[in-house]
Amino acid sequence: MGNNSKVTSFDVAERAGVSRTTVSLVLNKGETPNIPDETRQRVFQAARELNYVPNVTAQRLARGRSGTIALAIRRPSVRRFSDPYLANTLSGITDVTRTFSYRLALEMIGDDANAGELHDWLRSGAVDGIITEDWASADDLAAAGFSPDDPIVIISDRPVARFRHVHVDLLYGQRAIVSSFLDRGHRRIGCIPYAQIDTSASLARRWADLHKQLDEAGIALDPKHVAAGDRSAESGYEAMLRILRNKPHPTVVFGMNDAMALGAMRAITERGLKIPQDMSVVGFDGHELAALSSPALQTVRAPWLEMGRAAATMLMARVQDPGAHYDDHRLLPELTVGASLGDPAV
Amino acid sequence: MGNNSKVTSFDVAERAGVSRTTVSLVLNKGETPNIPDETRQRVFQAARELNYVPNVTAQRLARGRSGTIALAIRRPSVRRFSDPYLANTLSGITDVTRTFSYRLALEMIGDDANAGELHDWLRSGAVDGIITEDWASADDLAAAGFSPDDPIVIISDRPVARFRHVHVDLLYGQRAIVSSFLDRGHRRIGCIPYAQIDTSASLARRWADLHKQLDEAGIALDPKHVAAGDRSAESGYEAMLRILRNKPHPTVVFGMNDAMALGAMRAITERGLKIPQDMSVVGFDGHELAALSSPALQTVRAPWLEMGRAAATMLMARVQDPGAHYDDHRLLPELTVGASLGDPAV
DNA sequence: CACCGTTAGTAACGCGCGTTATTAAAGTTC
DNA sequence: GAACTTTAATAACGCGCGTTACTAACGGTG
Repeated sequence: MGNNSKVTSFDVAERAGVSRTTVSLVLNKGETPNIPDETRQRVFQAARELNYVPNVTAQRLARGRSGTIALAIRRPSVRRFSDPYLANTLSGITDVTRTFSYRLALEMIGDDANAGELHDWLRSGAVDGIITEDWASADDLAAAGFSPDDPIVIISDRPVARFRHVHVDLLYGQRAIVSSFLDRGHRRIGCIPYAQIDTSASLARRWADLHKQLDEAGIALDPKHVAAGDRSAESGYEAMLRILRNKPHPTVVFGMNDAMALGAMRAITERGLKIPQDMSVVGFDGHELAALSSPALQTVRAPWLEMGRAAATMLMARVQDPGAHYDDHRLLPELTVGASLGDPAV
Repeated sequence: MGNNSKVTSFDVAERAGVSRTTVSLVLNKGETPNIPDETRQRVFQAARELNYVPNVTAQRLARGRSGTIALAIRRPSVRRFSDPYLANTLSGITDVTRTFSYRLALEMIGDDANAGELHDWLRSGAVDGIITEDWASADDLAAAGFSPDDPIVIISDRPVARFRHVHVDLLYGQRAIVSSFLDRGHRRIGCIPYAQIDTSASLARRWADLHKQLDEAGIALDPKHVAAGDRSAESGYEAMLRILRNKPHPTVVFGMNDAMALGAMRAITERGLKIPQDMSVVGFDGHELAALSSPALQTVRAPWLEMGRAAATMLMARVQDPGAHYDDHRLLPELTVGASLGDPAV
């Protein structure tokens, strides 16, 4: 159905009885002074009749822009899509690209990916700009050839020197939730961190800062109260079972993401313990379903949607104006109160 | 840092002391017979020294292919990313595109989008193929100019005549979970469907089939036992509260997605009712956290990851060979047993 | 030497479009 | 009616690369 054999601007020109130049001018410039309305209409009509669709690749080559930005996801495995981070970040980004009529390309890179790949990708002209995440340091980017003026925006959990970035202060959020149980007098702290395998700079910093905060409170983490998970609820469940093997039990358990915390809750409940009377649980992430647990999980919600929006907005500003100024953009996670945290059991 | 001023294949040719043609041949063809190894090495070295990165837009234009496929997401709002559908489908697709060194473009189109947009997009050469979802009928696509031979694959909940597609038989899954409580003798059925606003062909069919199945069992749905939600857990909670206002209560509640079912569980528990002794709950979706509720939610898990893989594989086959044959690809959802379903209360 | 196959390489065209510099005709001014 | 401006439109170039058709030199064969 339909004549699909490529219709080019040349065909439109021929049918309208003008040159290809005129077609291009009419279709791209609004109200060019030296083309009378009668001619314009002829071109429009010819284009309509032929069902003309410009070849975007040719447009991109001629214009020198791709009209596309990319999100480079830096995760060890492809199967990491379920957490609220990506879902909301993506939503935020597409919100913005749509208003600019830009397209979004999704690129999965390993967490061991070299920043050089990104740099080459940008230089290849495939994309006009890149949003990326979780680089241990801006030095990696600089070493790969990135200049602070390049169209790249980093989503991070802390300020990134010299480069455009948007950061959410996860340590602030973690301190908030840790304080929430320290302030209630909890001293025997259980913890379900990510397994070492899953080493990201961000997680390492959270882990280090947790120890620092506990130190400041004069508390040492008992190794028997720590068992790692792999991000999944299932792993949280199993980690909690390991922790429960030793007595005395911790009075509170901190799951470093919500899924693991929820898994832990299940393990605790199954053992016949009551939350929060016998043991408290807190999480970290802001999963949609965290509020639905019984009791509701106390956690910290990171503003990923806003992060995505902010990153995309910043990037688009740079893409459209190479000299665009930018300010540090910092967002704060928010404590979500839930009944899963109570006073320490005796 | 580095010399960023565009390095073209011409520059490489000049440095290697050969023609641009030779550079192109060396870089693209493996082992061209008429280029001696010495020359090849000279070209490679020159490219390396100049840090040459080909302009992919020019390559695309010359090759007549974009090296990109698209996922066109057909959802009313951008904020629909949280359900397991998209997360897993995306994972499955990227698994495949990576093995083909293809890129993935993400396109959000409204659920009111015209298929013509997709067709134009394909004709524009921006993408070599499209994966899309949930079209009421293949007629819409045909009317927009799509031919069954075009590189488009539809993800659907039922067979799509004449077009390449991958479908998961959701009705099969729904019948399975509905049977699971009918077989236990439940007769007063509560239901939390999607609000009418959210009309997709798929949901409409599920709703119709539910009635048909209940009819066959000689059961009529009491309107007082039906309250719609908007997909979110929160809305399921509120819908359940409305249902609980009337007596007699249903003996089982079917939440048409897991989030709403989990919300309903919370409402039921808060009212002091026990699940499943006083009331049973079942869901539909296969949310990662469904198994974590207390008791675990009985639900149906759709194989979205496999759907994404299958769709992408089928599309890539067509992209690489225009005459590629294809078979109907059908997957079945799987019943996940949970303790949230028990015998009907008296 | 004339003929021919082989080797090594390139000129030239095409992909489809954006844009600048230029032309040609028509209209205006003194 | 010569000089100048405005109007209407186009030829020609460039974007960077893939590919086909062609050339030129070389070595071998009878």
